[in-house]
This record gives sequence, C-alpha cells and structure tokens, in this order.
Amino acid sequence: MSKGLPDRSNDFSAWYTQVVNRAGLADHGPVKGTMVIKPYGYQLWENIRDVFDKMIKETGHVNAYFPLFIPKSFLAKEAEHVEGFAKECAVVTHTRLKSDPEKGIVVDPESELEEEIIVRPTSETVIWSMYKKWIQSYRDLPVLINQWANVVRWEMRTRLFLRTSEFLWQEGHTAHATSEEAEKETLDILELYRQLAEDYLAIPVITGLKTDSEKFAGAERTYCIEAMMGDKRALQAGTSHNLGQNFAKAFDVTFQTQDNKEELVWATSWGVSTRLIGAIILTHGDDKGLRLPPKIAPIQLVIIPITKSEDQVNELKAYLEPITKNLKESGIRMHEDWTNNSPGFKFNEWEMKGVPLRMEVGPRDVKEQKVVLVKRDGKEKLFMSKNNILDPIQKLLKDIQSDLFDRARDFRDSNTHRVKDYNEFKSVISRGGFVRCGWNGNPETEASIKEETKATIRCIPFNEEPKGLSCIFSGEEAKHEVVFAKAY
RNA sequence: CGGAGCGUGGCGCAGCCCGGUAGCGCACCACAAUGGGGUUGUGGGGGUCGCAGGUUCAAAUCCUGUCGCUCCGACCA
Repeated sequence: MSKGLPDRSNDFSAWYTQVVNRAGLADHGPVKGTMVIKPYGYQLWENIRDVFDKMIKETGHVNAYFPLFIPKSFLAKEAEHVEGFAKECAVVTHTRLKSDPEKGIVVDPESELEEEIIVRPTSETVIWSMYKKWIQSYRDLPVLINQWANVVRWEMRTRLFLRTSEFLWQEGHTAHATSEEAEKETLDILELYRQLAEDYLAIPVITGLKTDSEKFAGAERTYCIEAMMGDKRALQAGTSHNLGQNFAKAFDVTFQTQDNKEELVWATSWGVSTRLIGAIILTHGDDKGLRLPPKIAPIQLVIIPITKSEDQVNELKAYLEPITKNLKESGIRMHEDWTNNSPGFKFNEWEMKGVPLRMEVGPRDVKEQKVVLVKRDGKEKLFMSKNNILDPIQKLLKDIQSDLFDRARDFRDSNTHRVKDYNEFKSVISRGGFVRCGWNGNPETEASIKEETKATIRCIPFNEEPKGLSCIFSGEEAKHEVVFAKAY
C-alpha cells in the first residue's frame, strides 16, 4: 500500500479521492453516484449542522419536515424552476415488486401509478403547496421555516461530497408580506452563511450576486458565497435566493393585507449542503491529509500513549485519568488511541484524519510530570507541565483555527488577479485563480468567455467598484466588476 | 447518450494468447517481541474467477449473450 498521498500539485483530484477515503469520511454507495457518509464524516456534518441550526433558531427560524415525494404535476406549475431540475429527477412510476419465475424480482406492471411521483430535487413546490393552506392574512407572515433533509439530483458525473446523486442539506423557505422584507431575509441568511464559512469552517468567502445565467432558475436574484479551493478553482459553498412572487404565483399563495387587500406573498429560499465538507477538504487539506478547523472537528485532541510493558499501560492510564477528566469536563472533544499500532503509525493516521492537536504521553513524561503537544501543522513538540494544560490547549486550538483561516485567505488573495487585457485574462485563467475585472453586463459576453476559457462569472461581489473599469472582453464601459474563475 | 477500459478473497492486481490442483501484495485473525514519526517474526482464515448459456474428458482461460462499474466529453449545490 502506498503510504503517501498523490502529489497535490500534480493530481489534485486523485489526492482528494484518497483523502476522503483514507480519512474515513465517506464511501461509494451501491447505486451509481450515491454516497455513504461514514461516522467520522457524519460527525463533521453534525457539527456543521449544529452550528448553523443554532444560528437560524436565534434569528427566529423553526425546523419542520416536508415529504420526499412530490406529485409530478407540481413541477409543471413553475416552468422556469422546472428547467433547472427536470433533467435530473428520479421518478417513481410503480409501487410494487413481484417475483418472477424466470427473472427473479421484477416490477409489477399492475402497480403502475396514475400520476408519477418525483423524488424532491429541492422542496419549493411541496412547501408552497402547503403555504397556500397556511397563509391567509398578514398576521400569518412571515413564515420562517427550515428543513434538514436529503434531496436527489440524478447527476451524471459525481464526486463524493462535491456532487452526488443524493446529498444532505438544509433548505430554508420563507414567506413575507413585502419585497423589502424578503430581500432583507435573503441577505441576512447570506451573512449567516458567511459567518458559518469563515468563523467556523475557516473558509474565506466572497459574498455577492449571481449573474442571470448562474442564478437559480426560479429566483429573481441569487446571492452566494464563493470560495477558492487548494487548486485555485472556485466552489460555490452556499446560495440564498430571493424568489420574488414566482412561487406565490405558481401556487396561488395570497394574503390579506392590513387594509384588506389581497396580495401575493414574497418568498426566499436558501441552502447549504454536505458539499461544505468537500470545501473543507479542498481548502485546508495538505500533503499529509485532512486539516480540520478545531471548532467543527469531531476530535480536537488525540492522545497517543506510548508504552512498553503492561505495567506502563496501567501507570499511564492512572497518569492520564485526571488530565483527560479535566479536559473532557471543559468540553474538549478528545480521543485516546490505545490500539496496538506503533506510535509513528498513529501520528500519520491522525494527521490524515485532520485532528488539530495531538498529545503524546510516555514514560519520560510521566517521570517529568509533563505531556507533549504537537499541532497538526508543526513538527515542533511542545513540552508542558501536566498541570493546567487546559488553557494552553484552548489557546492552541484557537490559534489553529485562525491560522487555517489566515492561510486560506492569503492563498486566495495571492491567487486573485486584476488583469489589463483579455490575453492576460486568458493566461491567468489557464494557470488557475480568480480574476477580478470589468464586465459589460451582457450575457453573451459571459457565454463567449465561458466558451473560450471555461471560466464563469462566480459572482458580482458586494464590494465591486466598476467605476472606471472597462469590459475585459468587449472593451466597453464596465457595468459591473465581477469575479471570474473555473469552478467545480 | 458518444469514446475508452475493467469485472478473479475486503482492496489492488497477476494468471487468460497456449484449457489441466486458483496465486501475489496489502488488509484481516492469533501469538511473541517491538513501541517518542508509517516495527518485526512465526502461524492462520477467507475466492461457485460478474451472471447465463455453449464447446470439451476438463473452462478463470475458448465461443455466444447479458448485467454492472470506472474513466473521458454536453448539465449542476
């Protein structure tokens, strides 16, 4: 078995695949692009979920659950939105199997459904069919519902976490009395996404608006957070849509205003998915494997005991007991590795799994009443007195969290370029990285550039400064300053 | 859907041309030693060779059919 990982600069995607596998995050399911999220990967997801769940509850949202199955007729109600997903829907057509003497188990043709059922690719339609029942008056608004669920999109090319046929996500679906309120909600959520990405996942993101060609089909406007991965490609990490009155129209959801008029409801929807785990791997991973931000790492501190004899094992356990008790009580997520592997093996293994901090404890430390701490990054061994190690550990975790963010931000910034002309644009794009430049606002320009370079407009950043810029493609006066990149 | 390739213990492969007792590495299990950067030794378990037919005394190997998967091109959080 090869011990090292494939060279990241040479074969980034082979590196990614192996990290996912060897860190024990996920595996392929038996049906084509499906994914089994293994316990270690799932704990990571749970931690992300818990952080965001808390955020949205603090801002007045509540969780609910809507069905996996959607009547096919619902997708006809909103033509634009359908276009986005129709090509990748799983459809239920029958309800029974039966045994066949020749072929084993077959679909029972007798059980064909009158109306086929769609497995949700996203839940706008089911949810708005219910909102129609629930919303009568302005007093019923706003509705601020979120659900944690799985969705299915029958993708052709899949990669674990980044694009799978079924994935886990949260989808928020809100209903409001005014356009302004819906817009505010859309932006407030985007800000929560930014915080989730930057403050917890340590992934620096650009916030901005999608162009029409990149926006969600059913939306008026799509806002997003975009991040740069370790191979300098862009990854859309979360989206927040202002749906205007599109779904209210499709499902005829109206409400009575204070002055007794009937009006259509305003809507938003927003989501982040298990793709965030892919983003963490691609942003922070290095030659030794995964690196996890302490705030969401399933294990923040791994303890590697080093022993020779049985006697030493008992001595060490007694030595560790008060130390670990204190750390556990203080909320440090930790794990002691008592497996029979050699210490060197364990070091590599836990580095592969991205655990931020390692503690080594052996006979020498017992004698000196110390422990050894090593950061996932550094080779440096920090010798600490066994008493009062909580503070230094908390400080180290904090440092690791901010180091990860700083490093990723520096990497992104040093690979974000401003270019003089289209030739320079093309050469930067081919080398990889973000280009900030002017755009004339024309979708055809965008399409031409995509055609020639494979780069797309990732977003129109909120901090754009189009004044004085000219369009990189046409030379015309720029309508927007945009971020171009090749994307996942 | 178009192009290429692959199905043989859990994983990665060899064997197939030229039919004749299923093999290797890793992983796994047991015991012993080792243990501060991927540790050794000894012993051991596990495969109807994708599936279905056919040829043959004999099929992983030859023939026919079938199913599945992976990789590369048009879509997507």
